[in-house]
Amino acid sequence: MATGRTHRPASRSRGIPEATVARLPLYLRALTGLSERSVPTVSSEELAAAAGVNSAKLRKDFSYLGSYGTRGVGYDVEYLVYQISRELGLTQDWPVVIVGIGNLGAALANYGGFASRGFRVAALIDADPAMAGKPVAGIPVQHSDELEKIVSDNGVSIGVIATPAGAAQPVCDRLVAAGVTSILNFAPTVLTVPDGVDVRKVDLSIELQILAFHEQRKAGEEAAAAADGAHAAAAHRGDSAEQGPDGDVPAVMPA
Amino acid sequence: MATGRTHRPASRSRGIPEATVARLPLYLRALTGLSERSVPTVSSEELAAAAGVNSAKLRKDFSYLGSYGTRGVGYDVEYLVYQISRELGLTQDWPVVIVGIGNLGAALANYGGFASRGFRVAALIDADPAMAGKPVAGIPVQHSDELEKIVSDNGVSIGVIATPAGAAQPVCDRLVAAGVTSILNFAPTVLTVPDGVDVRKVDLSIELQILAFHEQRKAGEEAAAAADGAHAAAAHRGDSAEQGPDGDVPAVMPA
DNA sequence: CTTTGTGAACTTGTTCACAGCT
DNA sequence: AGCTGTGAACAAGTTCACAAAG
Repeated sequence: MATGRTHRPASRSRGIPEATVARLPLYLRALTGLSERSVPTVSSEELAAAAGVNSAKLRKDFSYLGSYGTRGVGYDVEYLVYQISRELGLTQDWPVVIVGIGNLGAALANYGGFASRGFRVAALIDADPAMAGKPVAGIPVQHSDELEKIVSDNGVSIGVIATPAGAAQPVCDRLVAAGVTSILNFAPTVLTVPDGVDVRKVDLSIELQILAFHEQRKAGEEAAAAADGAHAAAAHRGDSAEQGPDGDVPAVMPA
Repeated sequence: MATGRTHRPASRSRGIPEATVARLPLYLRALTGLSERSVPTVSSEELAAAAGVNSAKLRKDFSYLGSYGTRGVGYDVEYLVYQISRELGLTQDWPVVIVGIGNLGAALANYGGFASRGFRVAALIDADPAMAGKPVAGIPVQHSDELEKIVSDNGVSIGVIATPAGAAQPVCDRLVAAGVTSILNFAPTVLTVPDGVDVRKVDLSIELQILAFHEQRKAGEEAAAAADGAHAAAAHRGDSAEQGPDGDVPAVMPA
């Protein structure tokens, strides 16, 4: 069971805090933009603004990677891109399988940013025999019977689950048994995996519920500021306005 | 600019820590499952296992909501479902607009879990005139020209952005100007919003990069354990195996 | 005797502020 | 002079462990 264990944090990996790791992709994206515009160097202040964090945090984050900046000048864009890419393991190729080619699976398969940065869709897998052979995003869908073979033949270590909730755990078990050690789960279920396997989840309804909570609080605050003496205290302003919650970071894709 | 400000944490809302808020939807989902199976009461231990967290954390989380349990017995499932729903603001109806009806937007529109819990897709909006009128998930797509009217007519306060990266900021600006105060962003861009507007992001490529980092570390650890000679015993075991990173929580949808 | 609810210890993450390079 | 890199202060989040309640 994933939960019962004493469980070490999965955090600091080579001394790099998990919170920092979660921000590196953000910095990398901002840097890639600068690189494309041929900007040679950037200060912590500028880069932080582009990534939507504050500069002290960014400098602290970079300090875990080493001293890649030049005092009085800033950071060399190309060099930083390389260092962060290497740190994230993007200098190598990661074959990925997507299981569950419904609306979402197809959207993921079509997501361009996939191929661009180290990841390659090695196979699309679906349980529906009618889907087999049909190309999605130029890749023919394969039947789930082939799952184990596909994973081992391609040396896949990252699997994306985009199946309905009910199928997620069985699919997960098969992926793990076949050798996958990192899973990105889009199904609304808590997956149970053995130690040593990483699971990250992306959950639309949870995100919406968190927004609803804050939305409700905003409304309540307005009411409290106006109306009689219910509960809830003084309407302190200056609430949100930072990307996501501070701690962690999910992942994206355009339409 | 969202970043430059001194910026208060967006955290504790009515004294409920952000980390707790992010877990409430998880508890709610587990409880809904129990409710459907007509389980009357549940202990912190059982519920925690179902939600994939540890029981002390769960009890602490619930303590912020009040004392809804019975010592020696556990929690009343129905009562807890109600309390958490209310806390999250799910007892009211939240009209949502989805902007950008590509592969992903369509997947989101088709996501069932949407309607089930307080959320209702009020409109689908796309910039492509060819899409206008075409029904997706039974809802006719409307052209972006109508965005402002749709938002104000329906009292929409939550917007979902599923456009390509380039369109995200302009769409965001228009949504906010029209009255939206919570945004769920699927585009791979940092959005800049005024104070008082919440943004959460869901970013596939960031999630994959975080997985790649840990994946690489696993490989490196094996190599280190094997040193230069034979590959044998693993270094320290007991790494990952908890859902997502600890701090934060994204959202879901099946295919 | 079982299980909650919670102060207190501890861990992780963020921000400050300034010494140290260039 | 300007900007990085970082120790030290602070804040948030997690876990422990046990008293209080049923």
